[in-house]
Amino acid sequence: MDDIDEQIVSYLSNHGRASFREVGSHVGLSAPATKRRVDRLLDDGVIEGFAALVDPASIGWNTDVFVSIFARGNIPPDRIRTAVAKVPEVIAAYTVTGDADALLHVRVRDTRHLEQTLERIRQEEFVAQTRSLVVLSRLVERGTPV
Amino acid sequence: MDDIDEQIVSYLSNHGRASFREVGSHVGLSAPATKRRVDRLLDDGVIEGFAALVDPASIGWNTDVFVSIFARGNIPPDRIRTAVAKVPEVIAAYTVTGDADALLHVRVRDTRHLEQTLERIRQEEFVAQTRSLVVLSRLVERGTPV
DNA sequence: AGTGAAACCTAGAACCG
DNA sequence: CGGTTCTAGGTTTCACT
Repeated sequence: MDDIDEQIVSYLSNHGRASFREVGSHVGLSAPATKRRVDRLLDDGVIEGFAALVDPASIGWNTDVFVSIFARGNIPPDRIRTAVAKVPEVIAAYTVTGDADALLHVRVRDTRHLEQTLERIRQEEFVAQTRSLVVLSRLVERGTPV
Repeated sequence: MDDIDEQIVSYLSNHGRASFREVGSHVGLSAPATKRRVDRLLDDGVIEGFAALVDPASIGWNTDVFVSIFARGNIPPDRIRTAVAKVPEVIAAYTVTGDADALLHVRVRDTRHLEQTLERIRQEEFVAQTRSLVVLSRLVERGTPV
């Protein structure tokens, strides 16, 4: 993981479909050399994959909610992970400091869909209480600054 | 935005570097037809771009924090947007219901870097108070379910 | 809207400094 | 590590349906 790797990662974070030649020209390497580095970065897990960035609203997913989870007793993080991984509407989940045990980022189509999703989350035995913060507007969303 | 478009978007969310031929074979279209649809989806803003998904920890960004912003008086969301857009460590920002006015997702290298970033955020005149929730572990992180 | 063909460019492997 | 070369395959435009 040297300086060139960082430049490659940075460039590919913003131009995920750029050709190796294009990436290489930005970091001063030939296309094959760039590809070898990208393959290694993928192998090492630095680059986890490639994705199209989709505007959720334009495909009908209009409601974002942050749900704080208050758990019964001491719950191992992996237990929470496996539980929320089964709910596709949970697009991110974290264990956090503070009064709550976990914070879920939930993305749903509408409030009816939110109700169903919250119901499903609350059915997990370890969930004692939930508190929802509805997102009014998404101001910024981007990747790690690198 | 028909059924095939949804399939294309769904496939590209998980295989951002797949060839048009490969995408087309999954949705029953030729490569040129697939490319035209993807170009249109980009034009229409449904697909905002393509990105490499980077594991932040492997490049030294080890600390995630959620920062609640309590604003002085009534602040228009755009004012908050322009303010936080200038801080690269803010990887996401939302206006939310509840007691806080905005919720920021901050990603930094370490706690020292966090201190600097919080200082910078607090310097905005409209920020009356902040409350930080430090992420202990990232359990799940993925895109819109589509 | 769609397909198929042609020109051009890229990917991926082999080989060499 | 890096570059160069080569072949297979992808991208993109065009004519046509």
